[in-house]
Amino acid sequence: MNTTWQDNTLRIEGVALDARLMLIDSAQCFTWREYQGKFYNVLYGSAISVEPRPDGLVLYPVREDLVEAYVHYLDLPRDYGALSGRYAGFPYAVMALERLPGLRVLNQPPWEALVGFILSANNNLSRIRRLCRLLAEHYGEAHEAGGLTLNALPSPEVLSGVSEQALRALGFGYRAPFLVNTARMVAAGFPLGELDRLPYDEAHAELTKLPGVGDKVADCVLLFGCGHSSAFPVDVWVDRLTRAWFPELAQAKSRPALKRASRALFGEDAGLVQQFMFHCARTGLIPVK
DNA sequence: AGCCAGGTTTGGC
DNA sequence: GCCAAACATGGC
Repeated sequence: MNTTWQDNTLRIEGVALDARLMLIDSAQCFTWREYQGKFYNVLYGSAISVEPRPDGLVLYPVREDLVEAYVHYLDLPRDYGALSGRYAGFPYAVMALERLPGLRVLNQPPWEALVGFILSANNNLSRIRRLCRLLAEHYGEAHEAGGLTLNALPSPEVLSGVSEQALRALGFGYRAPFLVNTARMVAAGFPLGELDRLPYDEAHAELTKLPGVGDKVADCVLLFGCGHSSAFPVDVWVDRLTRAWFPELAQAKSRPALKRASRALFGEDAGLVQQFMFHCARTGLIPVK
C-alpha cells in the first residue's frame, strides 16, 4: 500500500478497501452519505469526498495537515492480513476476516461515535442515519464539497444549547434528553478526548457515566472512537453468533458474562474480529445456524 | 398489524 | 448481581 498527496488529493493505492462497506454498510458510522458513486461526510471540520477505485481510494479535498488524520481514520497502518494468522485457532473468525477483505474498523472522532451510538440504542439503521442527518441539518455547520452542501454534526457546545423538546419535535423520542444531557456533560469538561489513553476498564467506567450510554454503547464508542481494539460490543447479533460459533462461549449466563468471556478468548484485538463477524452474521454471509 | 431495531434506565428482589 | 417493564419512532 502507498499513499500520495498532491493538489489536495489523497490517493491510497495497492490495498483492498471497500468504501461502501467501511463507511456505510458495516454500521460503524452513520454520517456518510452516498451520491453518484462517491461518499461524502464532514470530518475534522472539512467536507470530504471518497471515491472508490479498483486498487484503493481517492479522497478529495484533503489539506496536507489532515493527511495523517484521514489515514488514521481509515485505520490504514494496521496489518489486517496478520489478523487471520493471529486468529488461526478460530475458523469462524478467519472465515469472517477473509470474506471481508475491504473492511476496516474506523477510528472516528469520539464525539461522532458517541452521538451515533447513543442514537443507535434499540433503533434501526435507517432511522439512526436519519436522526444523524437531522442533527446535522438543523444544528451543524454547513460545508461545500463537489457541488453538495454537507453539514457536520453539531459540537457538544452547540448541542448543549438545544432543548429536549426541540429534539423530540424532530422525532428523537426518548433519546432526546440523553443526547442533550450528554452534550452538556461533554461541553462541561467530560474527558472524551483522553479515553484513548486510559486503560479499557477505566475508560468504559467513565463513558457509562453519560446518560444514554450503557455497557454496549460504551463499547462501541471505545472501539470505533477511542482506539480500544479490545472493546467487544455485544448486541443481539454478536450474542447469537458467539454462542453459535464458539462452544466455549455458549454457556455464558448473561450478556456481561458473554462479553467478559469473549474478550478473554479473543484478546487485545477482540473488537476488530467482532466487527467482521458481526457483519457476516447480520448480512447472512455466514449463517448463524 | 405486529415485531424488531448494533439498548438504557429504573425499580424490585 | 439478575430480571422485567417502560421508553419513541419508524422499517419491514
